[in-house]
Amino acid sequence: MKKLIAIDANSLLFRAYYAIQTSMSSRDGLPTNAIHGFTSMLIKLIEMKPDYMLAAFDMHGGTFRHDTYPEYKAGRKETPEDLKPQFPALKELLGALGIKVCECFRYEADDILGTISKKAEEEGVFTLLVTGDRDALQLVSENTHVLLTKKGISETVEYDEAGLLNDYGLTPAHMIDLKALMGDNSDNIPGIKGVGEKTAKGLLEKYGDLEGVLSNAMNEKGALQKKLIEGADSARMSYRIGTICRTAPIDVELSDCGFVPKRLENGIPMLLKLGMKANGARIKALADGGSGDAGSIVSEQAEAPTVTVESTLEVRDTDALAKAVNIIMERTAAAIHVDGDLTVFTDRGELIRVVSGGTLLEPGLDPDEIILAFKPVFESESVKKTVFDGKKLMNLLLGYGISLKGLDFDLTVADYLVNALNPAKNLDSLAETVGVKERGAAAVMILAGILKTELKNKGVETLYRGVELPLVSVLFDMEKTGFAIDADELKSLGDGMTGRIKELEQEIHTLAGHSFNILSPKQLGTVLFEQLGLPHQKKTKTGYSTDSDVLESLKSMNPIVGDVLEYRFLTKLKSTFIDAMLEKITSDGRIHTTLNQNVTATGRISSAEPNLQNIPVRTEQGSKIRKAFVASPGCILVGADYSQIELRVLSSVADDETLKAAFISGDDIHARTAAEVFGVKREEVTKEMRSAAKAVNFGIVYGISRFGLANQLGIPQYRAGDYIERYLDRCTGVRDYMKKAVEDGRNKGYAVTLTGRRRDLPELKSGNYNTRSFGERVAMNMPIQGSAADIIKLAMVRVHDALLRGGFKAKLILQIHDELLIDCPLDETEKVKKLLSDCMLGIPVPGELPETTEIGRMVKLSVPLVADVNSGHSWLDTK
DNA sequence: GTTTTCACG
DNA sequence: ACGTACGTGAAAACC
Repeated sequence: MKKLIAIDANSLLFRAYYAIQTSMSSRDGLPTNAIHGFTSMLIKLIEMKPDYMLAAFDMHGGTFRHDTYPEYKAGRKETPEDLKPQFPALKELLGALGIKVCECFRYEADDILGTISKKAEEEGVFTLLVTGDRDALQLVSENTHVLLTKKGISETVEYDEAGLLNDYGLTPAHMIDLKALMGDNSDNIPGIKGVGEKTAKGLLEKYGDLEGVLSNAMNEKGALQKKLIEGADSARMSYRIGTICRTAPIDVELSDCGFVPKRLENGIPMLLKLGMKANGARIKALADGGSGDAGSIVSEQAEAPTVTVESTLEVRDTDALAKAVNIIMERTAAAIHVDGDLTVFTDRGELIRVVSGGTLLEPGLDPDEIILAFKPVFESESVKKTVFDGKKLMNLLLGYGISLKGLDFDLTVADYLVNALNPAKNLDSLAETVGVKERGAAAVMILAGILKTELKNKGVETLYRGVELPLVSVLFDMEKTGFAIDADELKSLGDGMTGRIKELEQEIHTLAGHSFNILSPKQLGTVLFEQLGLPHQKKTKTGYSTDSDVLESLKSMNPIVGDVLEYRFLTKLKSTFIDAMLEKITSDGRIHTTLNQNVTATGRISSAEPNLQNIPVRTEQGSKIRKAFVASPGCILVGADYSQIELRVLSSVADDETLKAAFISGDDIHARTAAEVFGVKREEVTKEMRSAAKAVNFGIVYGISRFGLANQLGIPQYRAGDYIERYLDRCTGVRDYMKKAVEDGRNKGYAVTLTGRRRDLPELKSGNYNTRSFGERVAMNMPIQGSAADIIKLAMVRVHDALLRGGFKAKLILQIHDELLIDCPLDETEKVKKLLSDCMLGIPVPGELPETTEIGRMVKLSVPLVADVNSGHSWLDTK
C-alpha cells in the first residue's frame, strides 16, 4: 500500500518554535530555531519512506469554516515576531526540497489534511497526518493514522483507531461530539457550560452521539437537563466549528504530491544558507538513498532485526477463522497481538491476520466472534504465547469468559527491565525505538527476540523469569478479585463530614470578611497574606505557598488558619477518598484497582483508578476510611507488613556493623539510632530524640542532605548537619556505601538492586548542580527502595503460588509497598497467616519452582526480616 | 495541559 | 554558589 505523509506545517512550526527556545539564526539574521526543529522532524518523516508528501499551511482572512463564529480563536496568542519570518522561509525550503506545499484561502491546515486524506482513502493510499493538534484525531480511520507530537516535538505518538479507543475511550467521530459538548478553551469553542469531560463521555456512552444526547435531554436529571436544553444551540454550533472540513477547494491532487528522495538535494544549498549544516548532511544522506545518518557522524546502524515470514494468511470469514485456529493449535509457540484486528505469528513463520470489521468491499469478521473463536488458543498451555501486554490481554479476555494460559513472554515487562525510565506506551512506540518496521504480531515476535538478548546482557533473566513474568498473572488476579467495600459505612462517614465542612466554610468566610474559594491557592494567598497581613514564607512559581507546612507555622497567629487546615483536610478526605471511591465500586460491591508493573523507576508497583496505595492511615479521622474496606462475606482480612524493610536492606547492602547489630538484637531501631546520634545511653532516649532519629533514618534512605533534614525537623541546617555527621561517624558502613553508590553510578551509568534490576542515571552527567545532586540521591536510594520492591514482589509470587498449590480459597488482594493483604475464608485463617509470613520472610514452602528458589537466594539479607501479621474484619483492624 | 496540594510507602 | 529530601496518583484550580 502506498503511503502519504501530510503535515500540518503551521502546527508543527509553532510547536518547534516553543520547543527550541535557544536563539538561532542564519548569517543574514533570519531566526531559524523553529525551522530547525521542523527539519529534524521532517527527516524522521522522510525516513518512513513515504510515496507522497504534503505540507499544509493556514491561510486566513476570516476562515470559511468559522465565518458564523467570529470569536473563534480569539483566545489564541499572536504569532511571536521572531516566528513570523520563518513561515515564508519554510515554504521556500519545502519547495526546494521537492515537498508539495498547499494553502487554501479561508481554510486552515487541518482542513487541507482532512481533504487530502479523504482523497487518499478513495484512492486506497495509506495516510499519516502529522500535527500537534489533537483536533486531527477525528480524521483517524483504518487507513488514516495521526502522528501527534508531544512535549514540543521530540516525542510522537501514532494514533490508529485502536490507540484512540485505548487512550481516549472514543471513536474518531466521537472526538467531535465530545468537543461540541465540553467545548475547548484554546479554540474558543463554547460547548455547553458546566459540562466537562466526564459528563460528556458519560452522555455519549448513553446516547451515542451529539444529536442523541440533545434529543434525550429530558431523560436527564435537574441541573444537567437544564444545561442540555439551554446549551443545545451552542453545542450544535460547536459541533459545526469543531468539524474539520473534508471538501476544501484545494487545487492539489494526490498525484501532485509524489515524493522523490533524490530531489531533496535541491534544498541543500538553502539548508546551508540557513546555517543548518548537520541537517543538510542528513538530508544529503537521505537523498542518496541512505538512512539519514550523515556522512562523518554516521554510526553504522545495525540492520533492524527481522523474522522470516514463510506464509501469510488473511482471514475474513468464519470458515477461514476455524481453520486458522486449528493451525495455531498445532504450534508450540506464537506471538499474538489484538488491536482491532487480531494477528498471530507462529514459530513456523506463518503470519495470520484476522480482519475485524472490514468494509463492504473487503468484509471482515465480528470482533467478538474472533476472540471467542480463539478461545482454545488462548486457553492452551501447549501453545506458548508472546504478547505485548499480558495483563491487558487477560483483562480483555475476562470480558469473554476466557483465560490466558501459557504466557511465555510479555514485552511490556521485559521492556521495563531493560529501560525502567522510559517504558514503551504501546507496541508501535516500542517497535520504533529499535527500528522494527513490521506491525502487529510480527513486530511482537521480533521485539521478543531483541528483548530476550537484552535481558541476558543486563543480567536480569532470573528476575524476569522468577519474579516479573509470574507477577503478571498475580497482579491480574488481584485486580480481578478486588477489595470488598462497605458502601454504607463510607457514605455515612462522608455525610458526617459535610456538616463540619459547611460550618468551617462559613467561619472562614466570616473571618475573611467575604466569601472566596478556600481551595484556590491564589485566592487563599490573597486573603491570608494580603488582606490579613500574615507573613508569607515560601513562594511557588505562581505566588505564595499555602501548603500545610506554611499554614501550620501560622496557626497561632490567626484562628482562620486552623480552620483552613481542617477544611482542606476534610475536603481532601471527602472528595478523594470517599466520593471518588464510591464511584469506583462496581456491581459486585467491590473496588478493582489497576496495578501497574511498569511505571516506577525503582521497581515498585503502583496502583491507579483508584489508587488503593494511599488510603489514609496516619490520622485517626482519616484511618476511619479503612473501616469501609472489608473482607468478603465469611472471610477475614489477613494483612502483614514488613518492619523497617528499607533500613534492613540498607544495613545488609552497606554491610554496616552498627545497623546490623541493631537489627540482629531486635531492638527498636529509631531509639537505638537516637542513642548513637545524641550520644546518650539507650535508656535516656526521649520521645523527641527518637522521632528526630526516625527522620534521620528516613533521610539516610532518601540520600540525605542537611537542608532536607533541617526542613523536615524544623531545625537549623548546622544542627541537621551535625546529626548526619554523627550518624555517619557511627555507621561507617553506611558512609562507605553512599560514596560507593554514587561512584558506581558514575562509572556504570546506572544503579542496581540485589536482583540486578537497573535504573539508568543520566542525571549524574548533568552540568546542572541540582540535577546532578538529584542523580546522586537517586543513586543512593534506588538500590534500597528497589531491593525492598524486589523482596516483596518475590513474596507475592510465592504467596500466590502457595495459595493455589494448597487449594486455598484465600486471595491476595492488595500490595502497599511493604504490606500484603489477603481476603481469607475464616476456616483458612491460621494456615494462611503462617503461609503469608513464611513467604514474606523467605522461609521455604513446599513445591516451589526452581526459578523462585534461585531468585530467593539473590535477595537473602544478612539481617533477619520481620513481618507483623494481623487480621480483622476491616482494613482498619489489620494494624 | 500544568500547577499546587496532599494522601500513602 | 547552587537549592534539595526517595517513590507514587488524584482532585481541584488555573488559564
